Amino acid sequence: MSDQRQSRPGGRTARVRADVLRAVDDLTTEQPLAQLTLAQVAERSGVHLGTLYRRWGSLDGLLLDAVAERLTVRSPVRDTGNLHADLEDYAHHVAEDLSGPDGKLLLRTLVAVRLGTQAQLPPALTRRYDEMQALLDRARARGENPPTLQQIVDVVVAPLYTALLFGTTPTNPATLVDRLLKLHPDQ
Amino acid sequence: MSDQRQSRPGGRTARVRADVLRAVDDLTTEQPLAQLTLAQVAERSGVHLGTLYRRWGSLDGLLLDAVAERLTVRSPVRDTGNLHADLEDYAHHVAEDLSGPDGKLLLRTLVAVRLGTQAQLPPALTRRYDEMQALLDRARARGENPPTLQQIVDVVVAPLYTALLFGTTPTNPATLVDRLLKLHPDQ
DNA sequence: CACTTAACGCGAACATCTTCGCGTCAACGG
DNA sequence: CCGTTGACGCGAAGATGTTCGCGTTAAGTG
Repeated sequence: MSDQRQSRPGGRTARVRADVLRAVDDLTTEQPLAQLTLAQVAERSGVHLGTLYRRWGSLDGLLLDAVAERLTVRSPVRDTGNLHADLEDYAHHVAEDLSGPDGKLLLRTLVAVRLGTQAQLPPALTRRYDEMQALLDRARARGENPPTLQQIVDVVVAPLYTALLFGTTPTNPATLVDRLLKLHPDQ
Repeated sequence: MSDQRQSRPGGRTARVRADVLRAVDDLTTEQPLAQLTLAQVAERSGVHLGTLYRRWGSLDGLLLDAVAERLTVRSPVRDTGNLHADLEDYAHHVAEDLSGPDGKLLLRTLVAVRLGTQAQLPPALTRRYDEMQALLDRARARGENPPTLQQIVDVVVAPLYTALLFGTTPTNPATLVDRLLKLHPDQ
């Protein structure tokens, strides 16, 4: 008794999704995120409003898909063998992602998930942390003594998020990485 | 031509506000914050729905008032003259506030403000930072060399917020303060 | 103690959001 | 190439959310 249902992700379905996500991208750059509605997305994309509810359930659900799609396309974590350089590269990317329109989009969807409006985070959004963990594992395999993932999140990532949350100027990513290495000398 | 309008904050108006805020407190402890509605607040408090819209404009507006009221009542920043102890005390309070139901409430309202749904943050919510700044100023006046407010936010406060945002276990407040002092030796 | 009018209760009207059933089209498998 | 049926378009119905005008109450003032 296999309860596997058939699905048809190709052809028209894929085209509809692409149209919708493009419409979300356009609309979020044209106006404040707060006044975006599903009706707008329907009109702009040419996809029927009922379809949006059927596939994504809610505006937050759609935005979650959209932001996951965007961040997946972005640059993955690099591993040059130089931990300091890789961390700076990573911090720089996070700061960049959070500063643009994607920052508020990510903030909104993260809160929606935490508040229970939306289901679990899609794997695409936690992939960066997996990659970072792999980076640390490889450094350890080389005989280095890297910081833990939580230390990186605390010292480097967290200040970038709170700057976004409070609307203040974020501390320079390079400064944040320096702090981490000062707290955790890798010798 | 004075455009000062008369207002009547006393008596019935104050009683209505108290009833409404109490209803919000009750409801937020009984159910997920995501499914709270103004209609529920109206029914529970006995205040007419139209009045809620008139006074607070939206659910987020009401929640902003509620959370500001709550955090104002809470313990202010202490100044015992021992910077390390005062910082730990402060970090402990922040961690406590964020861990309870108030945490999600604060998160939601902060994001609402940042996304433009709500107006500026009420002074009550930024008061702690003013008090902390005053604490640092006094320490400096005593001849000490305290960290800056931004350093405190980055190293101590930010990790507590991201733990809430990501749903992870927050780092011990004492550990966070130790990090700050390690980065910024006060001698 | 009067008088003015801000603030509220009330309910209907209005707007927006969400769901649903049905017919059609085309993706996928054989 | 044919058959099955998942996904979509469509529009109406239903549910929620928001505003408005009017009458009533009581806070603040002289």
